[in-house]
Amino acid sequence: METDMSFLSKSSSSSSDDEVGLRRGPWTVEEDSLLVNYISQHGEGRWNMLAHRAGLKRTGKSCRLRWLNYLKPDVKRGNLTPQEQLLILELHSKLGNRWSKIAQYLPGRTDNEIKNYWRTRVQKQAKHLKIDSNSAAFQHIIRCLWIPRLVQKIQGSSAIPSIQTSLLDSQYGPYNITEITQTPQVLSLERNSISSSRCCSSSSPSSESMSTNKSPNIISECPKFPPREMGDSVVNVHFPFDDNSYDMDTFSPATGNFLNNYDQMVGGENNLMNGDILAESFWSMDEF
DNA sequence: AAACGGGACAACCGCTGGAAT
DNA sequence: AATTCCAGCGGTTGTCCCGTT
Repeated sequence: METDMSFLSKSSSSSSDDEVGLRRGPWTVEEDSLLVNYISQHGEGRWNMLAHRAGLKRTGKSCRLRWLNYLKPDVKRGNLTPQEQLLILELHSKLGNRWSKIAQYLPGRTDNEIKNYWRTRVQKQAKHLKIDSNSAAFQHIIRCLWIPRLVQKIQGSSAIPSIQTSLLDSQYGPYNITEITQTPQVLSLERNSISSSRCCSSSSPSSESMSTNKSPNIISECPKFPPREMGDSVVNVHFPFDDNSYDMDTFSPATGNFLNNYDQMVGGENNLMNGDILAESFWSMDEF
């Protein structure tokens, strides 16, 4: 019979952790082994008690995190594939920063990993471009530059999972990912037509709308993509903006920056930028 | 070779909702 | 009904690694 119930106390602060001799910081191989062995025998859950009984001088919280994000057998390691990146961008446009929700659609990937990807890769691009990553402008860039680029990369790969195949069959544009809130891991793709009138409209998702699943599909909003020849299987390297709408006055070749307020540039149909230059600036920073 | 800086990722913290008592 | 505790979430910080100077 367990008499020492002190381990059941609520997660303590860092200072009190130290007081009771709880370890913090990186996990050692021995600790990992203790945790894995205990869970293999007794299962997971009741983390505070588990930590105590496994002989770990860690909080239950720490044990849970270590298990879920690192030690659990089905955790996938390694870089996110372009397919996974595409899915994250799409899902984030619909779900916002609900990382655990997004992670449900990427088997083997953790919310922490997705969150880190967003912060280190996606937000980095926003920072480089001096745009708020939650702004409609940046959403537009994701829609019209990043995602097409990912699709291009996927098209160039030999192994294409089913979802990607569907995207490719569609030449990217005519499909929406729908019903994502109901059926994690089973995404349905449905055909819908691209309406050019929706492009660059005020319906671009704002930071507020990003938190709902009612925001417009980011793919179908993108102007001039897929490639101008819809039937052509060759991906057009040009990025999405209408040649007739380029506004060189807004771009400074010397600095690589756009001179005016970016929101204004992409916010209205009369305020489009030079997409090729932006694309070059954008992708030169990319790790693809 | 050493110092420095930035990127990537692991881990922690604070908070919240819900279940259990 | 009130309290306590747990699990989970999202934001933030810490640490390691690697490239550059």
